[in-house]
Amino acid sequence: MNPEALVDEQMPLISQYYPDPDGIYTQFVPQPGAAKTKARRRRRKSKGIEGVMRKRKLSSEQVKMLEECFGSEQKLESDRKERLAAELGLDPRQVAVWFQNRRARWKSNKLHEEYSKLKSDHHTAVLHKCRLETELLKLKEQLHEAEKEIQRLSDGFSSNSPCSSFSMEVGAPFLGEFGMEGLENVFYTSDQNYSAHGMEWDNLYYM
Amino acid sequence: MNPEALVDEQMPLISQYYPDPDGIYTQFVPQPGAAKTKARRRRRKSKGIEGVMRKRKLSSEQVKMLEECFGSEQKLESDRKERLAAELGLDPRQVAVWFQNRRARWKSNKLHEEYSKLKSDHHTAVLHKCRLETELLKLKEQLHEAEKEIQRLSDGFSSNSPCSSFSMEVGAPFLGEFGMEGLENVFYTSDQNYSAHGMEWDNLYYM
DNA sequence: CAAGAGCATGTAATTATATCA
DNA sequence: ATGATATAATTACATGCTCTT
Repeated sequence: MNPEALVDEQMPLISQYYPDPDGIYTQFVPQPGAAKTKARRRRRKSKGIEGVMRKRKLSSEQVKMLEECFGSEQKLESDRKERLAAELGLDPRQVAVWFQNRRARWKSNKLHEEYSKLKSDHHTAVLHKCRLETELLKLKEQLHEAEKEIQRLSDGFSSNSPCSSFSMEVGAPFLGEFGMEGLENVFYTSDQNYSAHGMEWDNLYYM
Repeated sequence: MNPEALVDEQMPLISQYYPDPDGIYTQFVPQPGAAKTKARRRRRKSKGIEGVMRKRKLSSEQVKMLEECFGSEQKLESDRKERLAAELGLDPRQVAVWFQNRRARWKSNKLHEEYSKLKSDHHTAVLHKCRLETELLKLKEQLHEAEKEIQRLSDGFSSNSPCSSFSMEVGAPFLGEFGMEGLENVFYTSDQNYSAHGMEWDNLYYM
C-alpha cells in the first residue's frame, strides 16, 4: 500500500534563511489592549524540541497586505499567490498556508459570532414567549369571565339566544388542545441557555 | 524596552531526531469514515520552508495514552507530565503542548456542540411562539365575539348590569400593550441565523 | 517585587485526504 | 494518472496573564 519511503533525506541542511525585512524577531507587538504589561523577562533561546529556532510571525506589513487580499477574495489562485509572495518577500508556500489558516480562523470567528447572535435571538424569543404565555392566561381569564357574563345574561331571559352559536364556533376545541401546555415549558426553555453552561467559553469572544 | 536579542543562535544544527516507535511515517491511518481513499502519491521530502523537516505525528499509541490522561484530568501537573513523557518517549515539552492544544480543541468542540443544541432549542422556541401567536389570535377573536355577544345581550335590557365590572377589570390595557406586536417578529427571528453571512468578515477581525 | 510554572490564545507549518482540471 | 488547491486535524511555537513561591 505504501511502497514509497517517506523520508529520503533526513535532516535539515539548513539552506536558506530569509532576510528580516521588518525586524521580525526583535519586533515587539505592544497590543493596545493591555495597559499593565510589565514586559518582564523574555525567553532567551527558545529553541524548539528539534533544537531549531524557526522563523515565525510575519511582519505587520505583510499581514496587512495579506489581510487586504483576503478581504477581497478568500480564495487564492496561483497568480495572485505568486504575485503576493514576490511582493512580500515570502515563499509562495507561506502565502498559501497563510490563506488556509486564515480561512480556518474565519470560520471559527464566524461560529463565535453566530453563536452570540443566536443566543441573543433565543433569549429574545424566550422572553417574548413568556409574555405571550402571560397574555394568553389573561385572555383566557377574560374569556372565562365573558362566558360567565354571557351565561348570567342569557340565563335571566330567553334560553336559546345566538349565544349557542358563539360557544360552538370558537369554544372548547382550541382551549382543549393547548390548555396550559405552554406554561410548563416557559421557564424550562428560558433557563436552558442562559445561566447553564458552567464552563468558561461562553464569554470569551467579543469582536 | 527589549534589550534582549531573541535569536542568539541561528539556524538549525539538527541535533536530535526521534526514534520512530511506531512507524509514524509509514503508518497509514485508515479512517473509518472514508471508503474511497486512493492514497496516492506521498510527499517525499517535506522539508519545510526553512529547510527543516519536523513535526512528526505522534503515534496512535501515544495519542491513545494522552487521550486517556486527558479524559481523567484536563490539567497537567509537573508530575504527571514527566511521567507521561517518560512513558511515551516524548519530550515533556511535547506533552505540555499536546495538552494545551487538546484543551483548545475541546473548547472548540464544545462550542460546536452548544451551537447545535442552542439552534435546535431556538427552533423549538420559535415554533412554540408561533403556536402561541395563533392561539392568541383565536382567543382574541373569541373574546371579541363574546364581547359582542355581551353587548348584544345587555343592549336589549337594562344598561347597568355587572357587565361593567367585567370590562374594567381585564379589558383594554393588556390588549393595547401587546396587540399584534408578536407576529411581526416570528419569522424574522427564525430566519436570522440561517443563510445570512454575506461578506462582512473583512472588518470583523483584527481587534 | 521578581522569577517561574502553567494556561489561554493566536499563529505558522505539516500531515492526511478529497476534489478537480 | 498528475499536480494544484482545499479542508480538517495536528504539532509546535510565541506571547501575555495569573498565580505561586
